[in-house]
Amino acid sequence: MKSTTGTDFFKSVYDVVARIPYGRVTTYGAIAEHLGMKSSARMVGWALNADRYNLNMPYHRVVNRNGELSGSRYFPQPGMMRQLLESEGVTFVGDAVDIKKFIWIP
DNA sequence: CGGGTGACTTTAC
DNA sequence: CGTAAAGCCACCC
Repeated sequence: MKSTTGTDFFKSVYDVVARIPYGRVTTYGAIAEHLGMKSSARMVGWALNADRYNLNMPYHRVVNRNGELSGSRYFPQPGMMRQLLESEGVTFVGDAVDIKKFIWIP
C-alpha cells in the first residue's frame, strides 16, 4: 500500500488512467513517457497491479504497445477486459485492439 | 545497500 | 510466430 511518505508515482499513474476518454485506449509506454520514465513502462502496470483491488478506474483501457490485452489475465474474470472495451466501441484485430485508431496520449 | 520481481519494449535468432 | 536476452525503474524484504 502506498505509504504516507508520498511516493506519488502510483498517483500519477492513476491520474492518467482516470483521464483516458471513453472508447479510447493508451499504452504503458505512453503513460510512462508522460511521467518521464519512458524506459520503465513496467512500473505503470506494476502500479496498477498494486491498487487494482482498491481503486476503481478504467484500467481496462491500458494495453501494451501492440494493443494486446496483456493485463486481461489479471482481471477478476477472463475476457472481461475485452468485453468492456468492445462495449465502448473499441474494435479488435485478432486478440489486440486497433491501437492505431483508438490510441490516446495524455 | 543489495537482490528479487514485474500488467513493458526492443532487438535478435 | 516462437523464445531469449537486455534495459529499465520502483517497491519490498
